[in-house]
Amino acid sequence: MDKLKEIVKINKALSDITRLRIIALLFKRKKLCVCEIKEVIGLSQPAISSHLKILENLRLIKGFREGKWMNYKIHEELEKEKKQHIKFIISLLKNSTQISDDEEKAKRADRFCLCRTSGKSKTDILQKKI
Amino acid sequence: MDKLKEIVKINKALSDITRLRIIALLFKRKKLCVCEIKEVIGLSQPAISSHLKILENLRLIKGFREGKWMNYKIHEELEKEKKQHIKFIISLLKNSTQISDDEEKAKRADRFCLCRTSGKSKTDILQKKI
DNA sequence: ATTTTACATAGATATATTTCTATGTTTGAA
DNA sequence: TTCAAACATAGAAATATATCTATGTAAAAT
Repeated sequence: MDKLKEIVKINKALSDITRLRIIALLFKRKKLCVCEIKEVIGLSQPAISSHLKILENLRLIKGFREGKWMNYKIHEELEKEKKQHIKFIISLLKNSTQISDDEEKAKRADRFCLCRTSGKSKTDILQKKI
Repeated sequence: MDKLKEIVKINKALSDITRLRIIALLFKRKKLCVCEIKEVIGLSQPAISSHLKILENLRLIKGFREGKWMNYKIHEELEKEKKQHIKFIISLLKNSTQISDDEEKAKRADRFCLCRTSGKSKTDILQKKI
């Protein structure tokens, strides 16, 4: 495939607000499970899984299982150019309040807290601003 | 608007193959009119105009009239981050044969040659590989 | 062994995007 | 002043994208 089409694919992946939020989260937090990401972003679980798959197919992130949890992280063998690209985009997002808010939420999004309960009460807490 | 949404908009603009080809062309050639771009890209004139408008609305490029020709160029007062962004993407496109081919075509795409004739014969020449 | 949890997949729907043809507008030429 | 060239805009059609609900699957808890 021509380089041009490759770049278009990467740019497409990085031109969705949800996927950028996920990338930024994983860049900060090293590892998050689907339910944690779902709670921070506030979309349905299938929507999150769908975005994760798109990013994984492009080898930007990588999933790995830990018991019943599927974790995702920035791909550890990220190609040089892709790493540069992600770092560049992340650097542009420094002043985004949305991204900052997400990071705050992620600090309070713990899988043991989120998943072993009935689920609803804790969820609501995360969606509130502090 | 949050920084995140701004970046998403820029990434969206840069995630279409035609727009990337146009950006790359203007980066090399400094100034091209719509008919020249149309001949290099090989899409309809309205399609080219549409893409140019998208790029212009984001202040990535700027149009200016010269007689009957509308020229477009990379915006001369490009914001710092946008300039960095474009330069970065262009640097990734170094090895694209499509982009190289476009540049070759652009060298042979001259508005006086293209526009003052019946149009068809010269057009065909441009679409051929050398 | 059965149930529950965490996640993936399928299918449907709404929206966005990209292209085309047809037509309007502006400029220069005849 | 009339015509043609260069471009913009409008509208339609095809395709792509993002989301949801419903359901399947794999692992752990009971």
